[in-house]
This record gives sequence, C-alpha cells and structure tokens, in this order.
Amino acid sequence: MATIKQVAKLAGVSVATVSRVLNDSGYVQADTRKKVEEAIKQLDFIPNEVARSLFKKESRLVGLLLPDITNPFFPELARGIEDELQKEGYYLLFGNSDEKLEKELNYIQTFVKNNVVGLISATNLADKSNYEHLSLPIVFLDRGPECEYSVFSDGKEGGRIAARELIKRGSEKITVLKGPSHVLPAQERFQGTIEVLGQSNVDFQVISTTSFSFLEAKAWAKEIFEKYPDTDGIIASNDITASAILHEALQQGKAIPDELQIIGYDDIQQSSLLFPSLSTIRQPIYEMGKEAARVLISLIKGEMIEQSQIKLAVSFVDRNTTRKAKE
Amino acid sequence: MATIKQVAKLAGVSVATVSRVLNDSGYVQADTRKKVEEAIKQLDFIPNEVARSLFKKESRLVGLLLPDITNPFFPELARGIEDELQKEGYYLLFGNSDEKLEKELNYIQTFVKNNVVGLISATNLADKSNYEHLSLPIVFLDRGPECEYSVFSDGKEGGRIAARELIKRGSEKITVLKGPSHVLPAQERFQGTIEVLGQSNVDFQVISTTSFSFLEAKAWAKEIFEKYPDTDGIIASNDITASAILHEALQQGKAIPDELQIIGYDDIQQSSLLFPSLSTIRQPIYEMGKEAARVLISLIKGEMIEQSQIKLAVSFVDRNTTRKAKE
DNA sequence: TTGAAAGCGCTACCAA
DNA sequence: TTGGTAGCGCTTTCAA
Repeated sequence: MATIKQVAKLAGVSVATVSRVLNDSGYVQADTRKKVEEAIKQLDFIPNEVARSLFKKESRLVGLLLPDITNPFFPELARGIEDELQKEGYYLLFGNSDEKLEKELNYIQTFVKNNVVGLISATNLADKSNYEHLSLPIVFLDRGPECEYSVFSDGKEGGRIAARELIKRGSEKITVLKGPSHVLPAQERFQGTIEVLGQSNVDFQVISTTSFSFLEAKAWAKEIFEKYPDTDGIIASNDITASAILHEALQQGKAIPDELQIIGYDDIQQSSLLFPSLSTIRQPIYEMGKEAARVLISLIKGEMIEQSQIKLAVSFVDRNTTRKAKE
Repeated sequence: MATIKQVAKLAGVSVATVSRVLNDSGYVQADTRKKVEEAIKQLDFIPNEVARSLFKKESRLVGLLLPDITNPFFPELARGIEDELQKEGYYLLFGNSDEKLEKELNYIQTFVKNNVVGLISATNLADKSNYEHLSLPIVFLDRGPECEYSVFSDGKEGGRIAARELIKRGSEKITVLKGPSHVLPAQERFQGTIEVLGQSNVDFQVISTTSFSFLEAKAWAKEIFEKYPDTDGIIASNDITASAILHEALQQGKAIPDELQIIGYDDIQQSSLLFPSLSTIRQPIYEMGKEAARVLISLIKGEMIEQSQIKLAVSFVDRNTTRKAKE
C-alpha cells in the first residue's frame, strides 16, 4: 500500500499539499493538483482510513447491534440501515448479541475501540445504562419511547388493528399469544390487542409464550387446539409464531380461514410465501432501518432533529388466513 | 476517552510500561502491574484500537461481502462466520454488493482502507482479478474451485441427489429449473441434475430461469403447469423458487406430493415452515460460514492450511413435498 | 499557494 | 525491570 509520503515524493510536493488535494481543502494550484492526482493514480494510492481516523478521532464506521441476524426480521432492518448509511459514505460494523448482556457489552466496547461515529441498537435488553456513558450518537431501533433517540413502529395500534380485524371478520373465540415478556415491542402490541378485545363482546383467552421459536410455537398450537378446540381466531405474537400455528392447524386438517383465522405480526418476507399466505400486521421494517440511519446521520452531523422519537405506522395486510370482512 | 498517557501518569509509570501490561509482553513487576491495572480501572480506560491498528498495520477487523443479507441464505452464513470469528476476537465489517461491481469494488476498497486483516466474499461476480492485488488473506464462500481459498458445498452431487431422489420416488416427467446462469453454484447443481436425468429413463425438460425471485418463480410455475400439465416432479433451483412453485401448485389444487413432487435446494430455515414442508437438498450453510472463518483465521495467523478448497457434503432432507421411496 | 512540523494513541526498540 | 522515544499515515496549524 502506497502512503501519502510516497505520493508526495513522486509528485514533488509536500505531504501537506497531497493532503489538501485529497480533502479538497485549502489552496492548491491547478497544475500542482494535477501532478498530485497523477501520482495518486500511478501509485494506486488509497488514503489510510485508520490514520485519518486516529487523527480526527472519528471514523466512517457505524456500529450495529442486533439480537440475531438469523431471525428474518433483522436482515431487512439491517438492509435499510446499510442502504441509507452507504449513501453518506458510512459503513457498518456489526454484531449479534443473542440477547446476552456479555456479548452486547463486548460489542459495544469493540465499537468504541474502533472509533465508531455512532451506534444503532436493536437489542431488547438495550438498557440505557449500558449506553449512556458512551458520549456517542445512539439510535435505538424497534424499541420504546423511554430512550433518547429511537425509531419504532406503533405496536399498540398494531395490536389493536389485529384484534379489530379479527373481530370484524367474525371470530368469536379468540386466542391471543402474549409473546416473550422481555421483548418490549411484543408486549406493546399485546396490550393493544387486549385493550380492544376487552372492550368487545368476543370471548378471548391469553396464552403466555416465552419465545418466538417455531418449534415451541407448534407445541403451543397443539395445546391450544386441544384445550380450546372451538377457538376460531388466533392472534400470534409475530409471523414466525403464526407460521407455526398455521402449520399445526393445517396438519390437523382445519379449514383456514373458514374454521380458524390466523393473524401474524411483522410481515416478514416469507409470510407471503406461505399457503395460504399469512394475513398480518405489517411493520415497515426496511423503512424503520432507513429512518434509524437517517436520524443517526443527522446526529453525527450535529443537525437539528425535529423529533427524537419516530413512530412509524403499521397496517393490516389482508391475505388468506383471514376471511373477507363482513359488510 | 482516557488515553494510555493518562493511565501512565496516574499510575506513575511510563506509557511503555502501561503498554506492556496491556499486551502482556515483556517484563513487568507484580506491584507495578497492579498499579497500572488500578489506574486503568479508575479511568475506565479502553485501548484505542485505531492507534494500535495504525502502528501494527493490521486490525481485528474482517471484511464480509455478501450479495444481499435479505436473501435468507446469507444470514445463516453470516452467523456462522461471526460466531467463529468472535471466538478469536475478530469483528465483522460488512456490506451487500447487490451483485453490482461498483458496490463490490467500493466495499473492497473500504475494507482495505480500514486495515482489515482478511476478507470473506460470497458474491457471484467475485472475479479473482478484483481481489488478487489485495495482498490480504481472502476466502471465497459458496463458490467454485478455481479460486485460491474457498469453501463451498458439493453442488454437483447435490444436483445428482435431487434427481435420483425424485426418480426413486416415482416421478416420470420431471421439470428442472435451471437457475440464473451467473450464479455458479446453481449451475453446478444443474449440471449434476441433468447428468443423472440424462442417464435415466424418465422424461425431463429444462426451464431457463433468470432469478431466484419468488414472484418470477410463481410466473414460471404457472407457465410450467400450462405447458406441461402432466409434469409430476419439479427440481427447483433453490428453496425460494421451490416455495413459489409449491404455492402455485397448491393454488391450482394439485395434490402434493401425490400428483406432483417438488424438491428444493439449500434448506433455508423457512423451508420446514411451509405446509407441506419442503423436501430439499440441504447445504450446511451455517457450517460453511464457520469453515470459511476458520480457514481465514488460519490464513491470518499464517498457519499451514491442509487444503485450500473445502467442499462440504450435502444431503437430502426428506420432508413432505416428496413421496416415500419405492422399495 | 506551499511546506515544515506537531501530534492523534499506541507499540517496540534500545538504553539504562 | 523500566523509561525514552521514534514512528505508524494522516491532518492541520503556522510560517514562509
């Protein structure tokens, strides 16, 4: 790798001058610039970002902390973030926390060590205290309003919509899966759901679930169908869980959606690939990622932020695990 | 952020000594070490990785280039890589190339600028020439043997297995989807498939497909069912495509697997969530990621590598879009 | 308009 | 066993 010194030498100028053309700063005469540019080309010189970062005390790197990229919700989020950051010349350093504090802390430290200019965290145990000493712009994603800067979608309303749509479509004995209690967004939507259900005239019951795992969800589904064989509507805590329930229901020969309606949450890509395709509450996942990146970039640039908490709207995606609404 | 200088001052020693305890190198007396460690704790000092990287001319960063993290094949790959790297204290800088040369080159440059110690590339246009001037350890993932170091699975054999299993299970008019021609691994498996099919006594036809997109695949499926209504076995180029075909088939009321058998490729997580669950050829995706990371780490450490090309075995996953094998 | 030089935080050599 | 110090590659004063 060529260095700035070599370029300077070849161009017959000082390193200061080379630096100036590199950064388009200060005065450089046209022909001097030309000489330098030629030398750069000749040597295939690429400025060393590390040296630059050391001096400037900031890099072009952004840290991204996710629970698990393997969970289909997160790749889309990550993609939104990346696409937005890339436009502005920032790059992603990324880690999966597995919801383990140790890993989370370890990654945060790594990010800091590497002079990241900002941080986006979508983990659930993202306790404020792990972050506040950082003196770095931080944006929390998919998490609630108690934090400084955050981007999330309207979980409560999403939960309400799910309940309303199911009622509107004629379910009368609804089963609600609560979702893991440590996953805040899941609890939000759950609250919204039971709020609406409580005000309605339908029967409903709540199943406490502890994970989003497909296999466990299948077991719960089995249990539900045994205990409440006449349940005619299920509100799942997310699309994976909904897939599992759908799977079990089909296996048991239930008619979907005539006998049983199922509604998911998230609208991950695969939900439309199921058969029947899954009706669900759509979070604008990709857009959430983009938005978070945008907020972070503004923060990095020290721009004014109109609102520190951005709540995006959710919507009902009417596919084939729900019936047509009654007029 | 505290610096080594401040630690040295507080501990009443020189920066050299602090550096020694930091790196466990050279001689440090027990009580001196203690003083230093206390100062470190007191100041919450974390060594600046950037400065270290500048001096050492290498970082703890590894670059990862993927086509698109949103494609369900890649998160698992990424996870395998990350888990393995993390054990050894390496971290991931990552980018999606979207199979665009410009983006690919841009990311490679960024990686180099940031002193990455190594590179893992899983892109399809990964032309050797874009990489060979890099003088960096590089491992190609999910790609063929023409490259220096690579980890991939046995695509040809996978293609063969798919054909054999379908024949064994009684399909007699098989349709093969060819998969995008620029995706080398897809072509490998296609070769394997037609090799076996050609030696057999079954009829078969090949459909040229140009993408892995679900929607396009649905359209092809429709076309297939129109043109070849008596096709009784489809070998898809991957699981997404297979999902689309399954979807269309179910929509048309075909009995799966009695009337039509479908076999996918990859065994991404969601394939088991489909109903009927998808029979497919399993690539050990996570393991491939791990293996690639392991090779890269060996390369970084300058260890001897027994084999530069690691080919992992694939296997048939017998689920519910294929029938039981005839005795 | 240019160059000399200090210094970002760290490591490693050499001398003490 | 310790400290002084040069230098990694760059940016940015300050002076010329």
